[in-house]
Amino acid sequence: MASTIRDVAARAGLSIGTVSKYINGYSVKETTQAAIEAAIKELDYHPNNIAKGLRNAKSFSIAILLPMLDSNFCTSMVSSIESCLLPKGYSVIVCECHNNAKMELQKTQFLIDRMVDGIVLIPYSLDGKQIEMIQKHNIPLVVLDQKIKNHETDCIVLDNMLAGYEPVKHLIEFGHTDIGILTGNPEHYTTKGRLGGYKKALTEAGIEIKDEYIQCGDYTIDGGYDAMLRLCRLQKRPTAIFISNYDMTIGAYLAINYLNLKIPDDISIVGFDNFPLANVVYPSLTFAEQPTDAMGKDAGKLLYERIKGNYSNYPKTIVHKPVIYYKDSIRCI
Amino acid sequence: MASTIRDVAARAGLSIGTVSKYINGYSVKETTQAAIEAAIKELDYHPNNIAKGLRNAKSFSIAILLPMLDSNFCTSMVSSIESCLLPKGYSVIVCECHNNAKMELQKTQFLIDRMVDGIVLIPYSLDGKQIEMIQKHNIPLVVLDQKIKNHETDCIVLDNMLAGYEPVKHLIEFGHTDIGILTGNPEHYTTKGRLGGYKKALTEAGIEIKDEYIQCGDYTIDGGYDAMLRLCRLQKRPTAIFISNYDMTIGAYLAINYLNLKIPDDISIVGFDNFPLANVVYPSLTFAEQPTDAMGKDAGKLLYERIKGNYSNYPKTIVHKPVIYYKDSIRCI
DNA sequence: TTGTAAGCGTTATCAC
DNA sequence: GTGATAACGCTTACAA
Repeated sequence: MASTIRDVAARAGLSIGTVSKYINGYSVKETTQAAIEAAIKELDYHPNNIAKGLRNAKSFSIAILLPMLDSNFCTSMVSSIESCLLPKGYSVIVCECHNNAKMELQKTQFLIDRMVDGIVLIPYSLDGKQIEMIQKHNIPLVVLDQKIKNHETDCIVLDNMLAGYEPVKHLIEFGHTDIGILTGNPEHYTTKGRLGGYKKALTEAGIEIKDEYIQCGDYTIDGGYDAMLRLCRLQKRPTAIFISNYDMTIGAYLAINYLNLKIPDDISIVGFDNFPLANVVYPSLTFAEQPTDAMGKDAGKLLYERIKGNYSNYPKTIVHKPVIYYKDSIRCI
Repeated sequence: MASTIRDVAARAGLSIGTVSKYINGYSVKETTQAAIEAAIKELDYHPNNIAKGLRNAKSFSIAILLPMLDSNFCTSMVSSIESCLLPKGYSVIVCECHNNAKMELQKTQFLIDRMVDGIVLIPYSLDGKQIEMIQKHNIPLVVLDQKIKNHETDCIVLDNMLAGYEPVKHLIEFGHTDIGILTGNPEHYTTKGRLGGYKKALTEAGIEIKDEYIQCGDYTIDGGYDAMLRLCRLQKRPTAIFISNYDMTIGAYLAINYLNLKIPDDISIVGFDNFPLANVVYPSLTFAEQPTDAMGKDAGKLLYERIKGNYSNYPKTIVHKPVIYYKDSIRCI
């Protein structure tokens, strides 16, 4: 059995209260400090976090609730949030809803029951029910990646408009006018932004927007594959395609290989996110990068502030700029 | 403030003890059951897990301690373990040691202090100190991916010998005799197995084992890149290369692209693990797959058994067979 | 500066 | 079947 504060007090010849105070940073006489330190060392005492939690109505854990761990974006977030909050003494609970709105609500309840001190949410459902549940219980919340309509929260997002605008403008500068796009669910915040950027770039250049060039791939590998096939089988195939997330980029490559098309001779490609793919494929892929690490760290920091009760400038939205990497997957026309 | 069991008892006109018993599955009169149910519903009562934990010396959380979340192997494990244990009421804490042995020990202590009910360890350090700490505190432990010398634990591993043997044998059948291998740290359990399989296949075929054909890439992208360059710049370049983990496979592709070599004409490749890469590259990649999902699920199940106190057949080692997928990255000589 | 004691929300032991 | 009560390990008024 591990030793308790009671054992330490006994060993040091002091009361529990004194030991507790010392541990929590209140000042004590030098001699008592020495006695406590010695006792702690001898007994290898470590405070019991559960008891602490019960007393303080805190669990010293925070959760990341996300759609699926199979996306690099999500794992990257987990990693940077963990780096940020574990050093502050918080354990980080990972909770996947497996792209299932009902499960997202169940897991939200699970986390509430576990009394997590804060939640970082990468939303799956767009109706905001999960947010309402969390807010009803006054649990600090930071929403990542998306904004949910009619729900006021702190959030960390990408400048999606720019992430769509820059790459497409780049394609136009290279002489392309038949430019397709693979998008996510049109209801998604990120889709709206990225697609908006695409349209803005075309419009600015006086290029007509064609509906058949806009294909929804649902942000998944399979969806990207199908959407890419649809685009490539059009009567008039686009000469260039902007793929607006990472998983669809993978799917698109599968389709391209299946159709035996050559990049960039047959088709020019701009992808999304700087995960292993970009430099592994040949020729290397031009892509728009989200600063995932910075986004995750910001989420962790902001959540920590809220947990500490600092609600200045609530609700706060932090917008990160994408970075475009210019590689060899675009043909100059 | 959330309602407590005390509130439920008061509302139902019963004692706390009775309510507690009902909640914990003991039988009560039908009328009292109804009263309790009604009170629970009206008050939206959810048991306080922290108090429960304090009382039972349990935290209802388990941890996965792993080197780095940037590997698909690790995230895949997190995902399947979470799927397995969250439904049983356990939260899953993710803890990365960032490929740092000292941090691995610190985080082990962190988890012990958080009183996790069990740990799944994907070891980084090979000295087993982390295992000793965990075992000293009698925390149920399942080790994944590796076996650590002189440390008896439950563990889930791949049949690494077979994972090395089969692909190399396949290369030999295709007429290759100059076959290189990219390995991990030679001290690693997995390296020994996979390299052993490579050597066995060569030996059986009467092919000489050349030291310069065995290059350590440390299981990292950068290491794989460097090791691949070394192999390709040998006086006599191998005609085929077996790359014994996923990250090195990525690194190797970077090197191949850098050297502008064509697969399979210039060089034949067998990779490792069925993550997005295999079918995205062109031509598609022949690879050895670890059944990561099954391995993670087994780890979760076994840990759960141990937590429940079922120590029959301890220590147990579960060995999973690799599956080889034959694609287009091998030239027939 | 230090000690005392109540209480956080449960469960388990004992009476009734 | 049900109720009262001590205990889990800690923090925090309040008292000394």
